[in-house]
Order: sequence, then C-alpha cells, then structure tokens
Amino acid sequence: MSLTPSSETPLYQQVKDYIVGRIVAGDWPEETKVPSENELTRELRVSRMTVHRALRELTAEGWLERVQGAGTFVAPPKPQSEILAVRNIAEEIRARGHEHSTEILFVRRERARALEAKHLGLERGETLFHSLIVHRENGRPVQLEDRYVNPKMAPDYLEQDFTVLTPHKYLMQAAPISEAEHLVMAVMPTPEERKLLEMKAGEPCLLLRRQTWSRRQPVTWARLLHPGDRYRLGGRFAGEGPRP
Amino acid sequence: MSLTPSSETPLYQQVKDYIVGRIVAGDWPEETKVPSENELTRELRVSRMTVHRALRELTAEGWLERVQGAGTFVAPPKPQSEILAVRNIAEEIRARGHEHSTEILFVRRERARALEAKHLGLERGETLFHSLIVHRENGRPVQLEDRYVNPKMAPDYLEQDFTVLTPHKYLMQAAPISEAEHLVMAVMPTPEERKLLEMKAGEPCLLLRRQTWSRRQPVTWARLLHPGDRYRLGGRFAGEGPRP
DNA sequence: GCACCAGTGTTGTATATACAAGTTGGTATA
DNA sequence: TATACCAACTTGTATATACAACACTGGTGC
Repeated sequence: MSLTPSSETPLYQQVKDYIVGRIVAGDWPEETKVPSENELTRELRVSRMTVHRALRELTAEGWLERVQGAGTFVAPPKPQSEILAVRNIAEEIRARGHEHSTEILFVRRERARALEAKHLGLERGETLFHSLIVHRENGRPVQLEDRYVNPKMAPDYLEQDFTVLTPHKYLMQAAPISEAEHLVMAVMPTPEERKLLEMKAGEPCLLLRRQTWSRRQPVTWARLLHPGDRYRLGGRFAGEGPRP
Repeated sequence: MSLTPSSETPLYQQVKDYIVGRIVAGDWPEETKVPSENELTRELRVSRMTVHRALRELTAEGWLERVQGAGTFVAPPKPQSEILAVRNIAEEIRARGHEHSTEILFVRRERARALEAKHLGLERGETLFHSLIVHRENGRPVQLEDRYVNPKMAPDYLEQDFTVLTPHKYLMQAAPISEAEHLVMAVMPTPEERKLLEMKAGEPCLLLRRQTWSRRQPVTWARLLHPGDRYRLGGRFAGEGPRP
C-alpha cells in the first residue's frame, strides 16, 4: 500500500480516507484493533506524525477510540447524530417577518426549591430569578416561556425590559453561552397552560427544556412550551463529512 | 506572558485557553487579526507547531478563521441557532445498553401518491418502497417508523432483513447522507398508532419528520412517532471546551 | 498611470526526533 | 503458586526543520 505524495489532497487526509475506507468496507469491524502508528507508518510510507494526526482527527470525528498504551480501536457505530437547529423563538418569528409581542406575566425573585437549585447549582432556599412570559405571533400565543435564572450570572435580570430585549438575548450578552443542553418532548398542557396558550382541550404541546452554562457555571433553566398545532421545530443539515 | 510547561494541561491547550480568554475578555473583537504563529511563538515561548495545533483546533471549533498567506482572524459570533443532536433510535437504545427489538409490520412496494411523490422526487404512480416498523426497548414500543424509500437510490430495500440492520443503517451505507431535514412536532396519535405504540388514551406523541438526500437526490422520507411519555430527544452542545 | 514581478510574511503540510505516560505480558523472585 | 517487577510497545506531547502555497506590498519598467 502506498499513497500519492504530490497529490491535491494532503497525505494526512489520504491516511484518513484509507482508514475510513477499511472500516466502511467491513475489513475492520467494530472493536477491531487498528494497526499501531508505527505499523501504519511502515505500511503507508508516511511519517508517524502524519499518521498520528490522521488518527487523532478520526478519533475526534468518532471513527476511532484510542487508549494510551493499549492501542487504537474501531469505535462502535456512531450515535448517528444528525443536527437540528433550535432557533430562538423571537428570532425565528422575526425571520418569518411576522409580528411578535411579549406578554410578561411576572418577573420576580424566589427561593430555590430542590429542583431549580440542582439545575442552577444553588443551595435550597437561595434566591433566584423566575420569569413567566407568553410570546405571541400575529396575536396568537406560540410560546410559554417559564424561566429560572442564576442571579450570580445575571444579577440585573429583574431590571430588564423584556418587551425590548427578550430574556434569551439579554442572557446571551450578560453571560455568553458556553454550553447548552436541550430536551424535547411531547406533553399535555396543564389547564392553566392551556388557557395561557389559548389552546383547545385535548391538544398536545411541544416542550423544550433548555439549560445553558457560561464558563462552566449554570446560567438559566427554561421550560419552553409550544402549542402542538402552531409550532414546529425544524432544522436542516447539509454536509457529508463530520464537522466540528 | 509565559505558560507552565510541566503542568497537567498540555501546552497546546494552554495556548487555546489563552487565545479564547483574550477573545471572550474583549481584547480581540470580531475580525481582529490575531498575532501570527511566529509572534505567538515568541510571546508564549512555545514552538510554532504547538501554536499551530492550537490555532488549527480553534479554527475547527469556530473561534477563528484562517487564510493562508494572510493571517488569522477572530471569527464572527456564531449564529443564534443552537444545535440539537437527533440520534438514530436504535443506536441510542444500544448506547443506553438496553434490549432492542424490531417488529416489522410490512415492507412492500407501493405506488406513489402525490405527497410521497413530491418528497421523493418521483411522479405520481411510480413505484416506491414503504415500510412500517415498531422499535421496542425492553419490550415496550418506543418508535413507530413509517418510511418511504426512493427505489432509485436503494433498489435492494425490499430484500433487507431489518431485524439485523435497521433501515436507517442500511440506507446510510446504500446512499450516504449528504443532506438531512428534520421537523419535530407534538401530535396526538391516531387510534391505530396508539394501539401499535401501546399508549394510553389522551397521551401525546413526539413526531419526527425526517427526509434525507444523497448527492442531491431524495433517498427517504420518514415519519418517526414516539410515545411522549417514553421518549425524549436530547442534545448537548458545547461551544467552548474541546470536542466538537 | 498601469501592469507586472519579486520579496516578504503568513499559513499548511511533512518529517525526524525525543521524551512522557500508560498498558500489557512475561520473567524472576519469594 | 502468587507477587513484584521490568521490558517492550503503545499513544500523547513538544520541538526543530524544511518546504509548499498563498496574500500582500512595494518597486520597476513600460
């Protein structure tokens, strides 16, 4: 086996292609021990550093697993994760060119109960901020935003005018997101929620649980409830090769 | 400025931390030209290859943009849209280490009606493949997979044994995804669906509409229905730390 | 005034070398 | 037999060097 040194594609990429080729061809099934860097260096006639870079990148891309001292192994089939873009609701409505309004039910200080405390990294009984807001598009409710905020990360939360700057945007600038976690599920609204969202009985909701961190510190924990007949969460992903 | 060579964290990581620190601190606003590799080599007292690795990884992570011959620049802030990983159901169950079974209701040839034809880029009346499968985890249904397949892109679809290789995995290898579109919504199941998923009355479902393309050609159009009380779609996105 | 070109600086790749850090398996020893 | 130890091998990091590829600048010649 030999690669073509003076090609368009760099050598490390050719090494990557070679290895991925062996994997998808079935030559190296899951958990197989891949030849060591030194072996590949001899087989492919490239330097160890080049092989090393290829293996490191394939590891980051989920093709391989490496154990220092032990070897390199074909990773179990990728958790076929596709990608879905979760847009901020207000932004999305603006993007659609529709009218958007914000109805603030309350923005206040509360004592943390066990669950909120856990999610925001606080102690039970510590104060936190809690806001409840209805977002409307063309007059109809599209989101009930129930949000808890860590006062240490956004101390001015209570003073904001959320009809001007949405909580999401304010928090983005107050404590830039370094990490975010989403959970999407289908639920039935409570009677109060149903009333606030002006829904008919028996209709389901799309619930988005959203938690964000800034510099490893929890910032906010939000429950975003959408009427099932009025809101869809969509995303499109283009591209073959893995991306960052 | 000097780094600590014999620390826990590798030097290239320290270089990355230094640069990200300057960016989030506002020292280097968007579009700023970052010091060149040679300058950073002198400033931080590490080799150029170490600086290079740090800059390359930060570029892959979206912090920087590099132009060969011109320099390195701070990338504009990432678009508002967060990211959600949509995993393949069977893979996810395996990842959770649970038992997974596949119940095939039918896999057959059909004539395309208007809607399917449109999504698969066919003419009305052309033949297509249609499968209906229930995925179970620990004995309980977790997904009803209603899938239409373009026979031009996966001609052997009918001959597959989907208890061995799930439709998703088969299609992945038959026609690697170049593009994918998802739509998530909350719906109420029809009585038949409710029965197949063994759900109680009045419970909502999470519906994932999934369409994929391979080399610009539509491959499959699927309707993935999950019981709301048994399935959640989750994803985590890290913006700062390593690991794309 | 304009086109061209060479020089300089930048990023990108490839290699060789060295050592650190971890795993594994075999061997000597108690 | 059981244990301790060590040698060999693996991956991980760091450096120095070299050259290629590309962008920009300034000067030269026309």
